[in-house]
Amino acid sequence: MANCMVFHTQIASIMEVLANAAVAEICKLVDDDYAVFRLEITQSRKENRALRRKLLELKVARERAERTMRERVLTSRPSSVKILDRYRGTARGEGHPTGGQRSFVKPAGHNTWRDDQPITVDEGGGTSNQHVIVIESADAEAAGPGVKQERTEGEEDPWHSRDIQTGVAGAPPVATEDPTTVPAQPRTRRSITEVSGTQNAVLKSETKTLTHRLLNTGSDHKSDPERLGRPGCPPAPGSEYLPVFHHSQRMVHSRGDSDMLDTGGDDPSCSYTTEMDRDNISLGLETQTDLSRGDWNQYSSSVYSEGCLDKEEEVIVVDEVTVKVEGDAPPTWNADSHLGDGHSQGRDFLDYRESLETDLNVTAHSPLHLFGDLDPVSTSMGPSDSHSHILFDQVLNSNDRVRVPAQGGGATSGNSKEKRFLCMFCNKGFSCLQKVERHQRVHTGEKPYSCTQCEKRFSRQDHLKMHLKVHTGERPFACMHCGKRFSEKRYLRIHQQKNHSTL
DNA sequence: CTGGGGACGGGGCCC
DNA sequence: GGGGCCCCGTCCCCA
Repeated sequence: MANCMVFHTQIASIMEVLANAAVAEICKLVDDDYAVFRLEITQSRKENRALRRKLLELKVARERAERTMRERVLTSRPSSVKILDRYRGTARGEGHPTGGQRSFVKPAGHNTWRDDQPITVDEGGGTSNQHVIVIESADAEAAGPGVKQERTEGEEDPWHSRDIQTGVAGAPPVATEDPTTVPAQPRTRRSITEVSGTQNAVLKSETKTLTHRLLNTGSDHKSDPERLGRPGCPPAPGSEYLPVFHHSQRMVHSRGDSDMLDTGGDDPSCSYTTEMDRDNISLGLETQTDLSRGDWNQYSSSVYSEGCLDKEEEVIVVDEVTVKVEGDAPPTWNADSHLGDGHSQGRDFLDYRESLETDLNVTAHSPLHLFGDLDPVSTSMGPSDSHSHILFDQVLNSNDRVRVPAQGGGATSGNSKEKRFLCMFCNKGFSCLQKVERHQRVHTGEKPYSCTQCEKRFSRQDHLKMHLKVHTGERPFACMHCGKRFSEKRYLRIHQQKNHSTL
Protein backbone atom coordinates (compact mmCIF):
# COMPACT_ATOMS: atom_id res chain seq x y z
CA MET A 1 0.00 0.00 0.00
CA ALA A 2 2.83 2.28 0.91
CA ASN A 3 4.49 1.49 -2.36
CA CYS A 4 1.32 2.38 -4.08
CA MET A 5 1.18 5.71 -2.39
CA VAL A 6 4.78 6.42 -3.28
CA PHE A 7 4.10 5.44 -6.84
CA HIS A 8 1.15 7.75 -7.02
CA THR A 9 3.19 10.57 -5.59
CA GLN A 10 5.90 10.02 -8.10
CA ILE A 11 3.36 9.87 -10.88
CA ALA A 12 1.85 13.11 -9.68
CA SER A 13 5.19 14.82 -9.54
CA ILE A 14 6.09 13.58 -12.98
CA MET A 15 2.77 14.78 -14.32
CA GLU A 16 3.35 18.14 -12.76
CA VAL A 17 6.76 18.42 -14.29
CA LEU A 18 5.41 17.42 -17.66
CA ALA A 19 2.60 19.88 -17.34
CA ASN A 20 4.95 22.66 -16.43
CA ALA A 21 7.17 21.77 -19.33
CA ALA A 22 4.21 21.76 -21.65
CA VAL A 23 3.02 25.10 -20.40
CA ALA A 24 6.46 26.54 -20.76
CA GLU A 25 6.70 25.26 -24.29
CA ILE A 26 3.31 26.58 -25.15
CA CYS A 27 4.22 29.94 -23.73
CA LYS A 28 7.40 29.93 -25.72
CA LEU A 29 5.53 29.11 -28.88
CA VAL A 30 3.03 31.80 -28.18
CA ASP A 31 5.76 34.29 -27.56
CA ASP A 32 7.54 33.34 -30.73
CA ASP A 33 4.39 33.52 -32.76
CA TYR A 34 3.54 36.78 -31.16
CA ALA A 35 6.90 38.16 -32.06
CA VAL A 36 6.49 36.99 -35.60
CA PHE A 37 3.04 38.39 -35.67
CA ARG A 38 4.21 41.71 -34.41
CA LEU A 39 6.94 41.73 -36.97
CA GLU A 40 4.46 41.05 -39.70
CA ILE A 41 2.23 43.75 -38.42
CA THR A 42 5.09 46.16 -38.40
CA GLN A 43 6.00 45.28 -41.93
CA SER A 44 2.43 45.58 -43.02
CA ARG A 45 2.23 48.98 -41.46
CA LYS A 46 5.34 50.03 -43.24
CA GLU A 47 3.92 48.82 -46.49
CA ASN A 48 0.72 50.64 -45.80
CA ARG A 49 2.59 53.80 -45.15
CA ALA A 50 4.55 53.41 -48.32
CA LEU A 51 1.41 52.80 -50.31
CA ARG A 52 -0.22 55.73 -48.66
CA ARG A 53 2.65 57.94 -49.62
CA LYS A 54 2.46 56.80 -53.18
CA LEU A 55 -1.23 57.42 -53.17
CA LEU A 56 -0.61 60.89 -51.95
CA GLU A 57 1.87 61.43 -54.68
CA LEU A 58 -0.55 60.26 -57.28
CA LYS A 59 -3.20 62.49 -55.91
CA VAL A 60 -0.86 65.38 -55.89
CA ALA A 61 0.02 64.67 -59.47
CA ARG A 62 -3.58 64.47 -60.44
CA GLU A 63 -4.43 67.62 -58.69
CA ARG A 64 -1.60 69.37 -60.37
CA ALA A 65 -2.82 68.14 -63.70
CA GLU A 66 -6.30 69.37 -63.13
CA ARG A 67 -5.00 72.62 -61.82
CA THR A 68 -3.09 73.04 -65.00
CA MET A 69 -6.14 72.45 -67.03
CA ARG A 70 -8.00 75.07 -65.15
CA GLU A 71 -5.16 77.44 -65.49
CA ARG A 72 -5.06 76.86 -69.16
CA VAL A 73 -8.72 77.46 -69.52
CA LEU A 74 -8.51 80.64 -67.62
CA THR A 75 -5.38 81.86 -69.18
CA SER A 76 -6.21 81.04 -72.76
CA ARG A 77 -8.26 83.98 -73.74
CA PRO A 78 -8.10 86.42 -76.54
CA SER A 79 -5.17 88.60 -76.09
CA SER A 80 -7.24 91.66 -75.57
CA VAL A 81 -8.99 90.19 -72.61
CA LYS A 82 -7.59 90.54 -69.20
CA ILE A 83 -8.11 87.42 -67.31
CA LEU A 84 -8.52 87.95 -63.70
CA ASP A 85 -10.03 84.71 -62.71
CA ARG A 86 -8.91 82.86 -59.76
CA TYR A 87 -9.55 79.38 -58.96
CA ARG A 88 -10.47 79.25 -55.47
CA GLY A 89 -9.93 75.68 -54.90
CA THR A 90 -10.75 72.22 -55.71
CA ALA A 91 -12.02 69.59 -53.51
CA ARG A 92 -11.98 66.11 -54.62
CA GLY A 93 -11.72 62.63 -53.47
CA GLU A 94 -13.68 59.50 -53.48
CA GLY A 95 -16.02 58.46 -50.85
CA HIS A 96 -15.33 61.07 -48.31
CA PRO A 97 -18.46 61.78 -46.39
CA THR A 98 -17.79 65.45 -46.25
CA GLY A 99 -16.81 65.80 -49.82
CA GLY A 100 -18.24 68.82 -51.45
CA GLN A 101 -18.92 70.47 -48.16
CA ARG A 102 -15.58 71.99 -47.80
CA SER A 103 -15.69 75.67 -47.94
CA PHE A 104 -13.26 77.93 -49.53
CA VAL A 105 -13.31 81.10 -47.61
CA LYS A 106 -12.34 84.21 -49.34
CA PRO A 107 -10.34 86.68 -47.40
CA ALA A 108 -12.57 89.55 -46.78
CA GLY A 109 -12.12 92.92 -48.21
CA HIS A 110 -9.43 92.81 -50.75
CA ASN A 111 -9.05 92.28 -54.39
CA THR A 112 -5.55 91.18 -54.57
CA TRP A 113 -4.08 87.98 -53.52
CA ARG A 114 -0.96 88.65 -51.69
CA ASP A 115 2.06 86.59 -51.91
CA ASP A 116 2.22 85.92 -48.29
CA GLN A 117 -1.33 84.86 -48.17
CA PRO A 118 -1.61 81.17 -47.86
CA ILE A 119 -4.64 79.43 -49.09
CA THR A 120 -6.15 77.28 -46.51
CA VAL A 121 -8.89 74.79 -46.61
CA ASP A 122 -11.57 74.79 -44.05
CA GLU A 123 -11.70 71.15 -43.76
CA GLY A 124 -13.17 70.56 -40.43
CA GLY A 125 -12.44 66.95 -40.66
CA GLY A 126 -8.88 66.62 -39.77
CA THR A 127 -8.84 63.11 -40.95
CA SER A 128 -5.75 61.33 -41.81
CA ASN A 129 -4.38 61.08 -45.27
CA GLN A 130 -5.29 64.59 -46.01
CA HIS A 131 -3.03 66.75 -47.90
CA VAL A 132 -3.62 70.21 -49.05
CA ILE A 133 -2.02 71.47 -52.14
CA VAL A 134 -1.49 75.14 -52.10
CA ILE A 135 -0.30 76.78 -55.20
CA GLU A 136 0.68 80.28 -54.63
CA SER A 137 1.68 82.77 -57.14
CA ALA A 138 4.17 85.11 -55.74
CA ASP A 139 3.49 87.49 -58.45
CA ALA A 140 5.05 90.79 -58.52
CA GLU A 141 1.90 92.70 -58.72
CA ALA A 142 3.90 95.73 -57.98
CA ALA A 143 5.31 95.43 -61.41
CA GLY A 144 2.04 96.70 -62.66
CA PRO A 145 0.23 96.02 -65.85
CA GLY A 146 2.17 96.06 -68.98
CA VAL A 147 5.33 95.09 -67.31
CA LYS A 148 6.61 91.83 -68.46
CA GLN A 149 7.90 89.48 -65.95
CA GLU A 150 11.27 88.34 -66.86
CA ARG A 151 11.86 85.21 -65.02
CA THR A 152 11.19 83.31 -61.97
CA GLU A 153 13.44 83.11 -59.07
CA GLY A 154 15.79 80.31 -58.65
CA GLU A 155 18.27 79.95 -61.39
CA GLU A 156 19.55 76.60 -60.44
CA ASP A 157 17.38 73.99 -61.97
CA PRO A 158 14.17 75.64 -61.08
CA TRP A 159 12.20 72.89 -62.67
CA HIS A 160 13.22 70.64 -59.96
CA SER A 161 13.15 73.07 -57.21
CA ARG A 162 10.83 71.95 -54.55
CA ASP A 163 10.88 72.93 -51.02
CA ILE A 164 9.25 70.93 -48.40
CA GLN A 165 8.37 72.37 -45.17
CA THR A 166 7.02 70.81 -42.13
CA GLY A 167 4.33 72.70 -40.44
CA VAL A 168 2.86 72.56 -37.06
CA ALA A 169 -0.51 71.26 -36.28
CA GLY A 170 -3.26 73.38 -37.62
CA ALA A 171 -0.94 75.93 -38.96
CA PRO A 172 -1.81 77.21 -42.37
CA PRO A 173 0.57 76.24 -45.06
CA VAL A 174 3.27 78.71 -45.42
CA ALA A 175 5.22 79.26 -48.53
CA THR A 176 8.76 78.30 -48.14
CA GLU A 177 10.10 81.20 -50.01
CA ASP A 178 10.06 84.73 -49.08
CA PRO A 179 8.90 86.89 -51.91
CA THR A 180 11.03 89.64 -50.65
CA THR A 181 14.20 87.78 -51.22
CA VAL A 182 14.10 88.70 -54.85
CA PRO A 183 12.09 91.83 -54.74
CA ALA A 184 12.79 92.98 -58.22
CA GLN A 185 11.88 89.76 -59.88
CA PRO A 186 8.36 88.73 -60.29
CA ARG A 187 7.88 85.10 -60.01
CA THR A 188 5.41 82.47 -59.54
CA ARG A 189 5.56 80.21 -56.68
CA ARG A 190 3.68 77.07 -56.18
CA SER A 191 3.50 75.41 -52.93
CA ILE A 192 1.97 72.12 -52.28
CA THR A 193 1.26 71.58 -48.70
CA GLU A 194 0.51 68.17 -47.54
CA VAL A 195 -1.15 67.48 -44.31
CA SER A 196 -0.47 63.89 -44.03
CA GLY A 197 1.45 63.42 -40.93
CA THR A 198 3.65 60.58 -41.84
CA GLN A 199 7.17 60.54 -42.91
CA ASN A 200 7.52 63.80 -44.63
CA ALA A 201 11.14 63.19 -45.15
CA VAL A 202 10.51 60.13 -47.14
CA LEU A 203 7.75 61.86 -48.92
CA LYS A 204 10.04 64.64 -49.81
CA SER A 205 12.50 62.26 -51.25
CA GLU A 206 9.98 60.38 -53.23
CA THR A 207 8.18 63.38 -54.50
CA LYS A 208 11.38 64.94 -55.54
CA THR A 209 12.15 61.90 -57.53
CA LEU A 210 8.72 62.09 -58.95
CA THR A 211 9.26 65.64 -59.90
CA HIS A 212 12.41 64.83 -61.70
CA ARG A 213 10.70 62.11 -63.55
CA LEU A 214 7.79 64.26 -64.43
CA LEU A 215 9.81 67.10 -65.64
CA ASN A 216 12.42 65.21 -67.45
CA THR A 217 10.48 62.53 -69.15
CA GLY A 218 7.19 64.09 -69.67
CA SER A 219 6.85 63.13 -73.27
CA ASP A 220 5.98 59.79 -74.56
CA HIS A 221 5.79 60.80 -78.13
CA LYS A 222 8.90 59.40 -79.45
CA SER A 223 8.08 60.38 -82.95
CA ASP A 224 8.05 64.01 -82.21
CA PRO A 225 11.53 65.22 -81.62
CA GLU A 226 10.35 68.75 -81.30
CA ARG A 227 8.54 67.88 -78.21
CA LEU A 228 11.56 66.43 -76.68
CA GLY A 229 13.34 69.67 -76.84
CA ARG A 230 10.46 71.69 -75.68
CA PRO A 231 10.35 72.03 -71.98
CA GLY A 232 7.08 73.75 -72.12
CA CYS A 233 5.40 70.90 -73.80
CA PRO A 234 3.29 68.95 -71.45
CA PRO A 235 3.42 65.27 -71.31
CA ALA A 236 0.89 63.27 -73.03
CA PRO A 237 -2.14 63.15 -70.92
CA GLY A 238 -2.09 59.49 -70.90
CA SER A 239 1.27 59.31 -69.46
CA GLU A 240 1.96 59.08 -65.84
CA TYR A 241 3.69 62.35 -65.88
CA LEU A 242 2.45 65.66 -64.89
CA PRO A 243 2.09 68.45 -67.29
CA VAL A 244 4.64 71.10 -66.74
CA PHE A 245 3.34 74.56 -66.52
CA HIS A 246 4.96 77.78 -67.33
CA HIS A 247 3.47 80.95 -66.31
CA SER A 248 6.15 82.50 -64.27
CA GLN A 249 7.10 85.13 -66.68
CA ARG A 250 3.67 86.19 -67.53
CA MET A 251 2.02 89.19 -66.29
CA VAL A 252 0.18 87.64 -63.51
CA HIS A 253 -2.54 89.41 -61.74
CA SER A 254 -4.43 88.05 -58.92
CA ARG A 255 -8.04 88.40 -58.50
CA GLY A 256 -9.19 89.63 -55.24
CA ASP A 257 -11.48 86.83 -54.45
CA SER A 258 -8.80 84.82 -52.95
CA ASP A 259 -9.79 82.12 -50.68
CA MET A 260 -8.79 81.13 -47.33
CA LEU A 261 -8.83 77.51 -46.67
CA ASP A 262 -8.19 76.20 -43.31
CA THR A 263 -6.21 73.13 -43.30
CA GLY A 264 -7.77 72.12 -40.14
CA GLY A 265 -5.40 69.31 -39.75
CA ASP A 266 -3.20 68.54 -36.88
CA ASP A 267 -0.73 66.76 -38.88
CA PRO A 268 2.54 68.13 -39.81
CA SER A 269 2.61 69.56 -43.21
CA CYS A 270 5.15 69.93 -45.84
CA SER A 271 5.04 72.28 -48.68
CA TYR A 272 6.39 71.83 -52.10
CA THR A 273 7.47 74.70 -54.12
CA THR A 274 8.20 74.55 -57.76
CA GLU A 275 9.90 77.28 -59.57
CA MET A 276 9.50 78.03 -63.17
CA ASP A 277 12.42 79.06 -65.18
CA ARG A 278 11.84 81.44 -67.90
CA ASP A 279 14.90 80.35 -69.68
CA ASN A 280 13.59 76.91 -69.90
CA ILE A 281 10.34 77.87 -71.32
CA SER A 282 9.97 77.03 -74.88
CA LEU A 283 8.51 79.40 -77.31
CA GLY A 284 7.85 76.78 -79.82
CA LEU A 285 4.83 78.45 -81.23
CA GLU A 286 6.24 81.80 -81.73
CA THR A 287 7.21 81.20 -85.26
CA GLN A 288 3.87 79.83 -86.17
CA THR A 289 1.43 81.65 -84.06
CA ASP A 290 1.38 85.32 -84.01
CA LEU A 291 -0.31 86.11 -80.82
CA SER A 292 0.07 89.76 -81.28
CA ARG A 293 -2.41 89.54 -84.06
CA GLY A 294 -4.77 87.71 -81.88
CA ASP A 295 -4.76 84.68 -84.06
CA TRP A 296 -4.51 82.30 -81.25
CA ASN A 297 -7.94 83.12 -80.10
CA GLN A 298 -9.16 79.79 -81.23
CA TYR A 299 -6.58 78.10 -79.29
CA SER A 300 -7.40 77.72 -75.73
CA SER A 301 -5.24 76.13 -73.18
CA SER A 302 -2.29 76.10 -75.38
CA VAL A 303 0.50 74.13 -73.99
CA TYR A 304 3.21 75.96 -75.67
CA SER A 305 1.57 79.24 -76.06
CA GLU A 306 2.25 79.97 -72.48
CA GLY A 307 5.71 80.65 -73.50
CA CYS A 308 4.39 83.02 -76.05
CA LEU A 309 2.21 84.88 -73.74
CA ASP A 310 4.89 86.91 -72.32
CA LYS A 311 5.47 88.27 -75.71
CA GLU A 312 2.28 90.07 -75.31
CA GLU A 313 1.24 92.63 -72.88
CA GLU A 314 -1.88 90.87 -72.10
CA VAL A 315 -2.60 90.18 -68.56
CA ILE A 316 -2.85 86.56 -67.88
CA VAL A 317 -3.74 85.36 -64.53
CA VAL A 318 -2.32 82.24 -63.21
CA ASP A 319 -3.83 82.37 -59.91
CA GLU A 320 -3.23 80.51 -56.83
CA VAL A 321 -4.97 77.27 -57.02
CA THR A 322 -5.74 75.63 -53.83
CA VAL A 323 -6.33 72.02 -54.16
CA LYS A 324 -7.64 70.08 -51.34
CA VAL A 325 -6.99 66.47 -51.81
CA GLU A 326 -8.85 64.33 -49.49
CA GLY A 327 -8.49 60.74 -49.00
CA ASP A 328 -11.64 59.53 -50.55
CA ALA A 329 -13.92 62.41 -50.58
CA PRO A 330 -16.47 62.35 -53.33
CA PRO A 331 -16.04 65.34 -55.47
CA THR A 332 -18.97 67.46 -56.13
CA TRP A 333 -19.48 68.86 -59.49
CA ASN A 334 -22.55 70.07 -61.18
CA ALA A 335 -24.82 67.35 -60.17
CA ASP A 336 -26.52 67.20 -63.51
CA SER A 337 -23.53 67.54 -65.64
CA HIS A 338 -22.12 64.14 -66.09
CA LEU A 339 -22.62 60.47 -65.67
CA GLY A 340 -23.12 59.59 -69.21
CA ASP A 341 -25.87 61.95 -70.01
CA GLY A 342 -25.04 61.69 -73.63
CA HIS A 343 -23.84 65.20 -73.91
CA SER A 344 -20.54 66.28 -75.06
CA GLN A 345 -17.71 65.93 -72.71
CA GLY A 346 -16.84 69.52 -73.04
CA ARG A 347 -20.09 70.83 -71.80
CA ASP A 348 -19.34 70.20 -68.21
CA PHE A 349 -15.99 71.64 -68.54
CA LEU A 350 -17.38 74.70 -70.17
CA ASP A 351 -19.94 74.95 -67.50
CA TYR A 352 -17.25 74.75 -64.99
CA ARG A 353 -15.20 77.33 -66.70
CA GLU A 354 -18.15 79.57 -67.14
CA SER A 355 -19.03 79.22 -63.55
CA LEU A 356 -15.58 80.18 -62.62
CA GLU A 357 -15.68 83.15 -64.85
CA THR A 358 -19.01 84.39 -63.76
CA ASP A 359 -19.25 83.40 -60.20
CA LEU A 360 -16.32 84.49 -58.24
CA ASN A 361 -17.58 82.90 -55.15
CA VAL A 362 -18.35 79.62 -56.67
CA THR A 363 -17.18 76.72 -54.72
CA ALA A 364 -14.54 75.11 -56.71
CA HIS A 365 -15.10 71.58 -57.70
CA SER A 366 -12.72 69.15 -58.98
CA PRO A 367 -12.99 68.24 -62.60
CA LEU A 368 -11.29 65.05 -61.79
CA HIS A 369 -14.43 63.34 -60.96
CA LEU A 370 -15.59 63.95 -64.44
CA PHE A 371 -12.95 61.81 -65.82
CA GLY A 372 -14.54 58.55 -65.33
CA ASP A 373 -18.06 59.69 -65.69
CA LEU A 374 -18.29 61.62 -68.82
CA ASP A 375 -19.04 59.58 -71.76
CA PRO A 376 -20.51 61.10 -74.81
CA VAL A 377 -21.36 57.84 -76.40
CA SER A 378 -22.08 55.26 -73.87
CA THR A 379 -22.60 55.15 -70.21
CA SER A 380 -19.78 52.81 -69.72
CA MET A 381 -16.41 54.30 -69.48
CA GLY A 382 -14.09 52.32 -71.52
CA PRO A 383 -10.47 51.59 -71.21
CA SER A 384 -9.52 55.17 -70.90
CA ASP A 385 -8.59 55.05 -67.31
CA SER A 386 -6.32 57.98 -67.41
CA HIS A 387 -7.75 60.90 -65.67
CA SER A 388 -5.44 63.16 -67.42
CA HIS A 389 -6.78 61.93 -70.68
CA ILE A 390 -10.19 62.98 -69.83
CA LEU A 391 -8.91 66.09 -68.34
CA PHE A 392 -7.54 67.05 -71.66
CA ASP A 393 -10.74 65.94 -73.19
CA GLN A 394 -12.52 68.60 -71.31
CA VAL A 395 -10.28 71.17 -72.73
CA LEU A 396 -10.37 69.90 -76.22
CA ASN A 397 -14.07 69.74 -76.28
CA SER A 398 -14.28 73.32 -75.41
CA ASN A 399 -14.73 75.92 -78.01
CA ASP A 400 -11.08 76.65 -78.15
CA ARG A 401 -9.29 73.56 -79.05
CA VAL A 402 -7.08 74.17 -81.99
CA ARG A 403 -4.52 76.71 -82.69
CA VAL A 404 -4.86 78.49 -85.92
CA PRO A 405 -1.83 80.37 -87.04
CA ALA A 406 -2.20 83.76 -88.50
CA GLN A 407 -3.75 83.98 -91.89
CA GLY A 408 -1.40 85.32 -94.43
CA GLY A 409 1.48 85.28 -92.08
CA GLY A 410 4.15 82.86 -91.21
CA ALA A 411 5.37 79.86 -93.02
CA THR A 412 2.04 78.14 -93.12
CA SER A 413 0.24 80.62 -95.27
CA GLY A 414 -0.08 80.30 -98.94
CA ASN A 415 -1.71 77.48 -100.80
CA SER A 416 -4.96 75.85 -99.93
CA LYS A 417 -3.18 72.76 -98.70
CA GLU A 418 -1.36 74.62 -96.04
CA LYS A 419 -1.34 72.95 -92.71
CA ARG A 420 -2.45 75.90 -90.77
CA PHE A 421 -4.26 73.99 -88.09
CA LEU A 422 -1.76 73.19 -85.43
CA CYS A 423 -2.01 70.54 -82.84
CA MET A 424 -1.99 72.16 -79.49
CA PHE A 425 0.06 69.34 -78.09
CA CYS A 426 2.70 68.54 -80.63
CA ASN A 427 2.47 71.53 -82.89
CA LYS A 428 1.94 69.40 -85.90
CA GLY A 429 0.13 71.05 -88.71
CA PHE A 430 -2.96 69.80 -90.45
CA SER A 431 -4.86 71.02 -93.40
CA CYS A 432 -8.24 71.16 -91.82
CA LEU A 433 -9.81 71.44 -88.45
CA GLN A 434 -11.26 67.97 -88.45
CA LYS A 435 -7.91 66.47 -89.04
CA VAL A 436 -6.26 68.24 -86.22
CA GLU A 437 -9.12 67.52 -83.89
CA ARG A 438 -8.93 63.94 -84.87
CA HIS A 439 -5.24 63.97 -84.36
CA GLN A 440 -5.41 65.59 -80.97
CA ARG A 441 -7.32 62.66 -79.67
CA VAL A 442 -4.05 60.88 -79.90
CA HIS A 443 -2.81 63.11 -77.16
CA THR A 444 -5.94 63.40 -75.17
CA GLY A 445 -6.92 59.79 -75.29
CA GLU A 446 -10.42 60.77 -76.08
CA LYS A 447 -12.36 57.87 -77.48
CA PRO A 448 -15.85 59.07 -78.06
CA TYR A 449 -16.94 56.17 -80.21
CA SER A 450 -17.99 53.14 -78.31
CA CYS A 451 -18.68 49.72 -79.64
CA THR A 452 -22.13 48.50 -78.76
CA GLN A 453 -21.03 44.90 -78.91
CA CYS A 454 -18.13 45.18 -76.59
CA GLU A 455 -16.63 47.74 -74.32
CA LYS A 456 -14.02 48.89 -76.70
CA ARG A 457 -13.83 52.51 -77.51
CA PHE A 458 -12.34 54.28 -80.43
CA SER A 459 -11.20 57.72 -81.18
CA ARG A 460 -12.53 57.65 -84.70
CA GLN A 461 -15.76 56.61 -86.18
CA ASP A 462 -14.21 54.82 -89.08
CA HIS A 463 -12.16 52.81 -86.69
CA LEU A 464 -15.27 51.82 -84.86
CA LYS A 465 -16.88 50.91 -88.11
CA MET A 466 -13.95 48.76 -88.97
CA HIS A 467 -14.01 47.21 -85.56
CA LEU A 468 -17.64 46.27 -85.90
CA LYS A 469 -16.64 43.89 -88.62
CA VAL A 470 -15.00 41.84 -85.93
CA HIS A 471 -18.37 41.24 -84.38
CA THR A 472 -20.31 40.83 -87.55
CA GLY A 473 -17.73 38.62 -89.12
CA GLU A 474 -18.11 40.62 -92.24
CA ARG A 475 -15.53 39.66 -94.79
CA PRO A 476 -16.61 41.28 -97.96
CA PHE A 477 -13.35 40.91 -99.79
CA ALA A 478 -12.84 37.51 -101.32
CA CYS A 479 -9.89 36.28 -103.23
CA MET A 480 -10.95 35.40 -106.73
CA HIS A 481 -8.30 32.74 -106.90
CA CYS A 482 -8.67 30.82 -103.67
CA GLY A 483 -11.91 32.14 -102.32
CA LYS A 484 -10.37 33.28 -99.08
CA ARG A 485 -12.24 36.16 -97.65
CA PHE A 486 -10.91 39.16 -95.83
CA SER A 487 -12.41 41.89 -93.77
CA GLU A 488 -10.44 44.57 -95.46
CA LYS A 489 -9.42 45.17 -98.96
CA ARG A 490 -5.83 45.64 -98.11
CA TYR A 491 -5.67 42.20 -96.60
CA LEU A 492 -6.97 40.78 -99.80
CA ARG A 493 -4.46 42.75 -101.75
CA ILE A 494 -1.61 41.60 -99.57
CA HIS A 495 -2.85 38.09 -99.79
CA GLN A 496 -3.02 38.21 -103.54
CA GLN A 497 0.38 39.79 -103.78
CA LYS A 498 1.90 37.05 -101.72
CA ASN A 499 0.02 34.05 -102.90
CA HIS A 500 -1.26 34.84 -106.32
CA SER A 501 1.20 37.32 -107.61
CA THR A 502 2.29 34.93 -110.34
CA LEU A 503 -1.20 34.35 -111.55
C1' DC B 1 9.45 33.09 -88.50
C1' DT B 2 5.37 34.01 -90.98
C1' DG B 3 0.74 35.22 -92.01
C1' DG B 4 -3.65 36.88 -90.45
C1' DG B 5 -5.86 40.31 -88.24
C1' DG B 6 -6.98 44.16 -85.02
C1' DA B 7 -5.91 48.83 -83.69
C1' DC B 8 -4.59 53.24 -84.89
C1' DG B 9 -2.87 57.42 -87.18
C1' DG B 10 -2.37 60.25 -91.44
C1' DG B 11 -3.85 61.65 -95.95
C1' DG B 12 -7.10 62.17 -99.48
C1' DC B 13 -11.55 62.21 -101.72
C1' DC B 14 -16.45 63.06 -102.08
C1' DC B 15 -20.75 65.17 -100.94
C1' DG C 1 -15.35 74.27 -95.19
C1' DG C 2 -17.16 70.43 -92.58
C1' DG C 3 -18.24 65.71 -92.12
C1' DG C 4 -17.96 61.16 -93.52
C1' DC C 5 -15.61 57.73 -95.56
C1' DC C 6 -11.93 55.24 -97.56
C1' DC C 7 -7.16 54.02 -98.34
C1' DC C 8 -2.80 53.16 -96.66
C1' DG C 9 1.02 52.42 -93.55
C1' DT C 10 2.54 50.90 -89.20
C1' DC C 11 2.56 48.50 -84.98
C1' DC C 12 1.34 44.82 -82.36
C1' DC C 13 -0.58 40.35 -81.04
C1' DC C 14 -1.46 35.66 -81.83
C1' DA C 15 -1.70 31.16 -83.90
